[in-house]
Amino acid sequence: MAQPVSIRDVALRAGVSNGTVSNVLNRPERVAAPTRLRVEAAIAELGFVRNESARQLRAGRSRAIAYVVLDAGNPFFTDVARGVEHAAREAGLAVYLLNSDENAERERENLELLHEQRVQGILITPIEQDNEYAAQLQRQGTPVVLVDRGAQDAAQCSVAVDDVLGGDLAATHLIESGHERIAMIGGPFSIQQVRDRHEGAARALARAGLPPLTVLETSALQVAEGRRAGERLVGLPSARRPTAAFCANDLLALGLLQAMTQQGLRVPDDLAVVGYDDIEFAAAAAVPLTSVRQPRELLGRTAAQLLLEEASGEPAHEHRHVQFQPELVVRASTTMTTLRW
Amino acid sequence: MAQPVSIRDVALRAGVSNGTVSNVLNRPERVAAPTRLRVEAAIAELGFVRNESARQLRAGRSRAIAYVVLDAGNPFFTDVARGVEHAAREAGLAVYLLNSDENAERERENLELLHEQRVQGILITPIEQDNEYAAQLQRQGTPVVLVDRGAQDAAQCSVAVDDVLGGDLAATHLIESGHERIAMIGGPFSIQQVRDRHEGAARALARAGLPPLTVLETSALQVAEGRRAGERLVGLPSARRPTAAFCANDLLALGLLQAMTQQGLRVPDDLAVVGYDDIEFAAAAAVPLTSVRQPRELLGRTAAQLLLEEASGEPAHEHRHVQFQPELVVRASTTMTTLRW
DNA sequence: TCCGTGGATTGAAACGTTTCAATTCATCGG
DNA sequence: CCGATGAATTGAAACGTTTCAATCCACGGA
Repeated sequence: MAQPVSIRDVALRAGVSNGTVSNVLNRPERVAAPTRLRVEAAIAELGFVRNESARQLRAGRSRAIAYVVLDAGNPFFTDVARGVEHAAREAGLAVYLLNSDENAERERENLELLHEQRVQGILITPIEQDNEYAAQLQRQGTPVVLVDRGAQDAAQCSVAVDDVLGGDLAATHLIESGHERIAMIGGPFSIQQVRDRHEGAARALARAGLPPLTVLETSALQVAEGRRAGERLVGLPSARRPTAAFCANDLLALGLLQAMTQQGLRVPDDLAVVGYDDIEFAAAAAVPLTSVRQPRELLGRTAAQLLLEEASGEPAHEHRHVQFQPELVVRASTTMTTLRW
Repeated sequence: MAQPVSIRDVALRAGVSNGTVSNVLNRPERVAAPTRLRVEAAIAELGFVRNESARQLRAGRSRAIAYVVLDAGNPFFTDVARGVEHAAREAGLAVYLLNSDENAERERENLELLHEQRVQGILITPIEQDNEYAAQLQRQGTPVVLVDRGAQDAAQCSVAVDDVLGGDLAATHLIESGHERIAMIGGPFSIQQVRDRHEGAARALARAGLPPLTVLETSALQVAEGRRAGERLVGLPSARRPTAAFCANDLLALGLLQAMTQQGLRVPDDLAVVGYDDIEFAAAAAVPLTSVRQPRELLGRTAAQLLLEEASGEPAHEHRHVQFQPELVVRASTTMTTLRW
């Protein structure tokens, strides 16, 4: 195996000093052309590759930001990540993608890892309302931006979509379609998005003078949990069974859809379904899914920009809270077409 | 903001030397209990967090491996990644997840980044058949394991699923269902999986004495491309139009499904569809999708184990090529049920 | 009392880079 | 011909950790 090649080796080979090689690498314009060529040749011949750890150590911080995601299996987050990467690439920074898997302990481990890595900043969609460790990182000088989550205190930037409004939109749509017994499927309620979306839906029902939501709490926001909730729903006596369900995300809605089909119930005739996120697969679902769309890439891009702005160290940085508006996308899962009658 | 805290600061505070603090961190059993407690207290009081760059620099390599993925938007890869993370966590290593986005240039950039980071090893699903840069990394001592891709030469380990067999299974199923004009949708053909799956399907057709596949080449393995292919397919004169389509992955198949629905064609009556990967959304699709299932997590876990084995530096390491068998999962997209007549 | 033993601790070197003050050297104006 | 100028280059320090040979010290055995 080739031995590790350092700047020193390159310098010797090119007959110059350490510093000159470094200058070729970082400020080539300061180096006379013939010297530069000689150094570049030596680099190529030896196959020299910078040691990033050494750079970081010297610089005091890494050339990367990180995005800590709630559930990498949810296409919503991969779309947000695309936006993040886009913004980071423009700034010449790498992005570490870490997955908390809806697990507080893993989230904590991820943050510790990033702290040790001295990343320039962290984007995170936290599990709990407030993440104490993240707040601590922020205080110690590592900027943290909350993604898809409104910050309560003003101590950190945040980029979010108005989830209360989203829940309201979804429920209002169902109410206007004539539904009166409406279920909310989602959980755990420790996740703020779940609470907000529930709050919005509950608000809409109250406004319409309807009975409160039937809440089916799930233990995760995933397809399998949606299926399970569907089975519970089917088990209810039909007189009390809701005629419509609002799911806290599309994964749950897709699982619910599967359960309905399996149990021989029809969507939307027996049960109307609204999802949340409008992931790519929602439109391709068994019954194309009505869903609440969020500007995913924009969310990621904006969050990264906010982070970079804060990380660039402007002393007068003001924490900002950007909020986008969600948008209802109506599809077959809530509209009984004459075709289906 | 808190000033950075180094081992030195902790040592001063605890009234011991640098080395002792390091020992508390790395071999606590060598340190007398009272001393250890004092050091631990100092660490807590100062909020000391190890600087990973310095550790890496000293150690000569990082405590991480990386998984360079073809398309992070494809749930197939997130599932594989789960397996990778699982194995890596057991070994106490972090996993960097990088996305090539089906783009050779980004793939290259990702590998360069990892080279500079001196990661312990790299898992990659490369775009082109052979990745010269990856081979070079391997020669320079950074182990590289190919994921979901059989290595041609014996210079690297690989973990793959028999894609030729998978293609064969899919096509055979269609043939046995009575189809004779069969299309293959997939691309670009620079991706080996696409070629292998095509080869398997072609083999099955030849064996049955049927006319060759109608190939609709796509520029990416994504939903939008599937839709586009569907539109092309519908445009064919119906006498020549295939009655079944085998898609190189589920994303394409889901897009195809959408296009069919939009154009008013029925699946499987007008067109039977087989996908590949059996991602979670395949079962929840408009028409539940027949697909070729791969053991995703197992793939990731095995690949990571192979990598760790090689990275642990056993001199007698033999490159291995593990191959798993795919499995056909039949669903509604290829079976005309009497219900649908 | 002295020596040997071994556990605990120390102190300095080394990892590879960047940075910056110091140095060299050629050139140009006077 | 001298001194000033400034571009090019040098050399050493510093970043924070780990490691390891060296040192210290207490204790038990002779």
